Formats: sequence, structure tokens, C-alpha cells
Amino acid sequence: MNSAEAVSVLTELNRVYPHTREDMNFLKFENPFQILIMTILSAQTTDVTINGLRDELFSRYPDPQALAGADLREVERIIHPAGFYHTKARNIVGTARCLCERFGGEVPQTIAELVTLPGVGRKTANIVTNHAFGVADGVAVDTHVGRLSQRIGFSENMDPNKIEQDLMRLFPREWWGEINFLLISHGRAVCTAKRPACERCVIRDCCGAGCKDRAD
DNA sequence: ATCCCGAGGG
DNA sequence: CCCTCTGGAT
Repeated sequence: MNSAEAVSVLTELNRVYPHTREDMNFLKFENPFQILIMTILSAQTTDVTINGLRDELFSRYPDPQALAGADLREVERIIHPAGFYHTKARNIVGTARCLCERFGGEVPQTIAELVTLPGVGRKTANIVTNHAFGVADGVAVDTHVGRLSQRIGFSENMDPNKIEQDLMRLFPREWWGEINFLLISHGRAVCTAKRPACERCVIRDCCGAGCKDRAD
């Protein structure tokens, strides 16, 4: 698939899912520190659950300095509903310490720096660069983006890193921040892993998979 | 029962 | 590649 075709596919998805970014409402109206922490906590959880923690968490720990000195058990209690609370508590306090010790109390702006923080992988780092700084430093390839990229024909590779390279080559930089949200929205609503609803897929005409990998 | 808008570790 | 970490929604 060439770049023009690929962009037209994303344009169509953007028409169908116009506010996919706003749907991640836990990311709204936050400073970079809070966006980073909320994104770490959001793994394997819903934004509704995460939003319920925000007020208590950030009224107690409004900045990296406060969170760096937090009592782990107190943090665990606050974030408990989000699941993985033991790991996540260690990660967000550890991240706060790293921000203070290595980044002057600021959130770094590159993926390369962000992924050195505990609990921050490429997915989280990409969301943070996008939402906190409006920077597209890459494309986060998670299971949804990988699966759809292969089905649609954006990439023929399996390795997430190679898929990311293909996507960056295929799409102009201004799309990089949107790819994740559009493909995830479409992946959840229509192009699911097991039984994709191709009959109501708006991009089925330009999809390379053509329902071949339907499980039924 | 199953799935999540992950990351880290072996 | 595999496994583990957890709660909540459906």
C-alpha cells in the first residue's frame, strides 16, 4: 500500500471516529507530570476507573517531589481499584524519583528518555509525548495497531519495531499521534481480534485481509 | 469465564 | 518466546 492510500484510510477512520482522542478523558486538562502518572496507571484498566483516583492522588501528591517521597502503602491504597496496584505504586513513585534525580523535576520530552522510567514502555511514552507536549516522536505499536496494520496492509512485518518503521515511512508526521487512537478505536469497535465485523467496516474495500482471518 | 487503550522479567 | 502482576466490566 502506498502512502496516499494509507492516508486516505486513516482519513476515513478519522471521519468515523472523530473524537477518539477526547474519549481518553483521563488525559484532559492535566500537566505533563499528571498525564505521565495517569498513563502509567491506565494499563489494563478503564479510564472511568482511573478518573476515580485522580483527585485523591494528585491532591496528596501534586508534583514529582511529593510523589517521590510518598509512602508506598498509602499510594497502593489510593490506586487499588486500578489493579496491579503493587507494581504500579512502585512504578509511579520510582518514576517520580527519577524525574527529581535525573530530569530536574520535569517530564522528559523524548521517547528514548521516557522509556527509561519505571513502568513506562513505548506505548505509554508515545501517549505522553503526544498529549503532554504535542510531539510525535514515533508510533506506539500495541496489539491493536499491530493487528490492524497487518490486516489493512500498512505493514507485512510482525515485529512491532518494524511495523513502527513502516508506519512512520507511510504516514506524514502529523498523523503519527493519531494512528494509535484511530486504530485502537476501530480495533475495539469493528476489527476485533477474533471475530472482526467486516460487514460494517468502513474501510473494507481497501483492506488487504478481506476477512480472510475471520475465526468463524 | 473472558477481556482489557501494558510493562518487566526470565 | 513465555509468564506474572490485579481489578473491573460485561
